[in-house]
Amino acid sequence: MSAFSFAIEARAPHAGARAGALATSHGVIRTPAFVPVGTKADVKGILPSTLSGLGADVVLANTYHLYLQPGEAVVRNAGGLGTFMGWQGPTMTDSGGFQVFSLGAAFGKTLSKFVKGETGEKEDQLAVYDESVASQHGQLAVIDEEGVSFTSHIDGSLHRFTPERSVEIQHALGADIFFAFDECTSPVEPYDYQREAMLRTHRWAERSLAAHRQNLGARERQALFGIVQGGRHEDLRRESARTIASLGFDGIGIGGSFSKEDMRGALSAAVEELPEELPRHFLGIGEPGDILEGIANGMDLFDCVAPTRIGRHGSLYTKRGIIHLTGEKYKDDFGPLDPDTVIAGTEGFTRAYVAHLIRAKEFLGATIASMHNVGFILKLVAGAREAILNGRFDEYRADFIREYYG
RNA sequence: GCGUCGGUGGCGGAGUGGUCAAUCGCAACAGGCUGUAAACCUGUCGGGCAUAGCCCUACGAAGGUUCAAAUCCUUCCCGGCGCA
Repeated sequence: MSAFSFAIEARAPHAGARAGALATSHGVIRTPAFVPVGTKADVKGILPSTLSGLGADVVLANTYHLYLQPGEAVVRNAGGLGTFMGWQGPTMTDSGGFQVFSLGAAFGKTLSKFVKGETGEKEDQLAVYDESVASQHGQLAVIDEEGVSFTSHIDGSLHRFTPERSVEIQHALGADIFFAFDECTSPVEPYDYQREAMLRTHRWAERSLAAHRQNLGARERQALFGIVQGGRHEDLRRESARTIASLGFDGIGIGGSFSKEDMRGALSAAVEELPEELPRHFLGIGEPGDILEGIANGMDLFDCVAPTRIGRHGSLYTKRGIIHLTGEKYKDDFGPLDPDTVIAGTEGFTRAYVAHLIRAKEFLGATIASMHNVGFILKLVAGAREAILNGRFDEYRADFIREYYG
């Protein structure tokens, strides 16, 4: 009998927001929850013990990266992802589906999870080609019905993922929750391709589920989430959500690459088709406003690289918006990182000090900034959970947005 | 003192008669980053303006040669090295 279960504890009165608890054999995840991303079995710059202190319940690693390095057998032999990385709580792994996108369609382009502006106007921007990077390799991933062939970004060697192989690797990694192998499409692909890719993702979802059900041991220990795709099209999102929800997954991931404007519609369309009782994970989200938007739409889990990445690069979340620490004005700013938010372990550090460390390329600068940002997002989400339980999520969200973006 | 090599934009360092306001790197400044090929990437970087262009001041200093000089010549100043 699996230790996995999800219980909803409270719902916001006039919104889809909900608070709950997701139980795994390694502990309970309080939802809504932010899941720090530890792609290569580490959240860059932050020790597991620190992460716990910041309030994280769960971390997420990546199948693609761990398969290439050090290889899933090493992680399995270590006793599974959590033991390997010294993290005692629940763990998740992503399937590698996003890499199909980032190493394939988006390879060598100035494009990532999000694009700006109207989708129809993005051709130029998406066509921007980063020669310095792209000249080193060709496109790294090619998709066919069976799976994806790709070359390693590390040594150029050729590899292949199928849904079955992704499941097999994720069984070896042994996370409490893992995702089905999907195809994350580029938002510039036309409707017909979005549909084609979505249907392929559905077929892959069934194959992933079948592969998972064959491994009784893994089935006991691990939960499998299916991923909804469909691009920015609401009809496809609905169809995808209905299909994925009908297959018998333990939870649902909402995937995709959006423009800001498209995210809301695609999300709400999908959510309307989802059953209440399954936990919902909004993959790769996000920025504070996007997370609150997701929570309002009934999302339970979020993961995002932004807090660590932007922190490492010198930016901090504050209650009053994002600040770029390497700016001239912070050289002599001996105030706290965010006067309105106390983050455990960073209390004594000033903006001037961390700005200096970032400029001087000291590791500690990246660590402190990452801690601050991860702590900030965890606090934001914990606050949202608290607000839902107290029946005042709408105010909480409105107050935050006003201060942050105002 | 003699000889020799050299003095270029905040720093390092290309350029050695016109295509040079001057390659490049660093620093600086600004921006970006949303299931991490990311301690990364992009832009600006002498001054001014009506900024895909024009004007001014510039390659140690002062003279000179030339239609034209960061680039050639002379003197001076400064630095490295060698010899006394």
